[in-house]
Amino acid sequence: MVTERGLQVLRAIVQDYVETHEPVGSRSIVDRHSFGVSAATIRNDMALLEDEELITAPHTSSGRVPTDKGYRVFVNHLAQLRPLSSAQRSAIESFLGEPADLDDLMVRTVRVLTQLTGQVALAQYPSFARAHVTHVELVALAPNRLLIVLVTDAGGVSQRMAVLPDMIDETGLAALRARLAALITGQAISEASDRLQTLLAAEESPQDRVLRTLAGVVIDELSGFRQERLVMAGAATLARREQDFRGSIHPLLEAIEEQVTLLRLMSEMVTDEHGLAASIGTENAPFGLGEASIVASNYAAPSGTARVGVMGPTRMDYPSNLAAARAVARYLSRMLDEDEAGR
Amino acid sequence: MVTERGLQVLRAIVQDYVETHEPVGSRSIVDRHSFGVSAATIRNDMALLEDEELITAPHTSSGRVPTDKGYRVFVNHLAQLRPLSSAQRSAIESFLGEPADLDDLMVRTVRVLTQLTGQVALAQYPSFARAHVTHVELVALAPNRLLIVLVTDAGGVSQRMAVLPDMIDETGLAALRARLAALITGQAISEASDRLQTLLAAEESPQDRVLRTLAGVVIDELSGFRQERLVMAGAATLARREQDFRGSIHPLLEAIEEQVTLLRLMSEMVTDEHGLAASIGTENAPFGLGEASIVASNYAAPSGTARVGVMGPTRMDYPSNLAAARAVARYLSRMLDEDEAGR
DNA sequence: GATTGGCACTCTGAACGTCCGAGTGCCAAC
DNA sequence: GTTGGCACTCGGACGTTCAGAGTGCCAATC
Repeated sequence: MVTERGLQVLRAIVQDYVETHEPVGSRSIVDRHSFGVSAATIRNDMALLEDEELITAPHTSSGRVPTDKGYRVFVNHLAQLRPLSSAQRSAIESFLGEPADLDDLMVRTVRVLTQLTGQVALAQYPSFARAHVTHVELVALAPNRLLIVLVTDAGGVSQRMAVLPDMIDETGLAALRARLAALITGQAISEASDRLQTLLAAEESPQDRVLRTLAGVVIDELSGFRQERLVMAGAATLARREQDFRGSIHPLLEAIEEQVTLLRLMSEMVTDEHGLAASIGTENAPFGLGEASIVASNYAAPSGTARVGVMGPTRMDYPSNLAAARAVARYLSRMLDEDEAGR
Repeated sequence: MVTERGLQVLRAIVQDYVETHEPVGSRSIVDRHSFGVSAATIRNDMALLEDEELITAPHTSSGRVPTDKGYRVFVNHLAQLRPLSSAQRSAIESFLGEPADLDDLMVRTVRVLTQLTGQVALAQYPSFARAHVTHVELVALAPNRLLIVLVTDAGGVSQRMAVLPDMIDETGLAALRARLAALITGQAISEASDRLQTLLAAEESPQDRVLRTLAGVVIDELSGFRQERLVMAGAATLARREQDFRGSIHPLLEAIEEQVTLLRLMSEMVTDEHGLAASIGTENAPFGLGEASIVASNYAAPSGTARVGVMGPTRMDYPSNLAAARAVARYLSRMLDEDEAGR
């Protein structure tokens, strides 16, 4: 059975290993932390920790390194987030500044987070899944070309081009706009999409050709809203950490480029009661990221919660990264809330 | 003076070195290429090439490696682009398929290019600098919130939110729309921006407050069009090439994330008479990319030419990469032309 | 029973020497 | 101008040695 002091030893090992990047021995622990016991005693504790598979020795006689399980115990029971310095807080504040729009806000968010942590920063967009269509606008670019602009109450705007099968004049356009608006304005994304599907499935009448073409494009456009999106920054920081990833950062870069993997991973993380989550090392193996850890914090958007966090080596500074993610998430929530209130 | 055969030896060295990634010796040249002379003769030629600083020996007695200058001579005088295989051509064709819009087309372009070359692919957006504003649309989101949609004849669409100082009703909106449209529709981006600036500089009258607010936002939006943009793919391929970059791919990843550096670099490259360009190794040092090479090909967009290309290690397969960039550029030109014609 | 100092043992990594092969430069001969 | 021959150089692989760090275990101690 691991004792209370044993857990403190685990904490010391995690802290020192993250800091020095070298296996930590019993001697260096008594030197750096004031346990008030001898190295031999620490060795006994370490033997127990090893039995519990919380730490492991890379070689027969070298210091110990935390296992993924050890990091997990550390994060769940031992880590206490250190509040950010006031300099860091004001950095967040000034960085997030006065964003031009949602995209801008998200980009600034990941930039400040990568700056604070030195890791790759990730942020889910506020979910549009429960958003409602507030406006539909059709802009005639040519007699048979329309630009369809959709706006949602979650701050999302999307536009797409549609090539019509027939020419259309100004009055036809107005009629079309009115029909489309009547159909989907005020509807939830999913409901709007369903209604258009119904329209498409209905009996075809010749004069509906234009509307039907349009419906197809709008359905496609709506599906863009339903998709979760991710914004990232700091991929370049990975290059400095090559050796942390058993040689190759390829899976990480791949995931960053793919986006969809990371999106799923972030969605599936389980948060604690404070809205914080960590996914450690092999826990990410199903996603091909068995050597990486991700920590994230929920933030509140008007349309629901989403997450912001960082990805880095398993051997990362969890307390700092969690604290940074939480702080940025709070600012982000506040800004989205202000934005909502001002609408 | 380097002889004709000397140049052929340089070609052989570049080819073999790119293929094997190992310094090439006189012996292996006579083995792999049928020069019809002995290794000793090749050695003499190599000594001359070394005098000209076209090749260099990493160690006193190892094979030779091309210098950046050697690659330059190779690209300018010795490289003959191999046409793509029909499989590759059809890959481009099917990949580029039926793009939904300009963004989609650009993304597909870089994806196919990274697929063909295994390198990081880059593409400049068609320049909007000479584009004209074709449509302005104002969508009322709330009494004091407008969405401003701008469309250009180069396929670019942009939207932005404006918060007005006063409430505005439907008739006021129509008037505003008409005034704005009269001011900038049909104008070149730069001219439109100038006109709005003039408006802002003019004497303020109270009822113009809304228009002036709007003008500020539109100017900002127009400046987004004037900025060149870049789209990229294949950053993950860099991880496989770590050792090619003297240890760190950090500058490359940094540049990819920065975008602006690469944009300048691509803009400043000098193309040959076929619209092809290469920037090799130390030639990129001012941009912090002294160990990378970039090859690019012009493509024709309705609003002018822009470039598409790849970035990789100095030791890259120039003929293949140039051929791939050229092929993709041609398809891209064709698609943009068709799109234009159909408008 | 927990803790401690002592000690034998293990393993890594750096330093060093050796050796082989690849490749060169040079030269005399063709 | 080309060639074969030859001495020379250097890098990398390999094996050996050695010191240092750290462990596990044990008997002694609190």
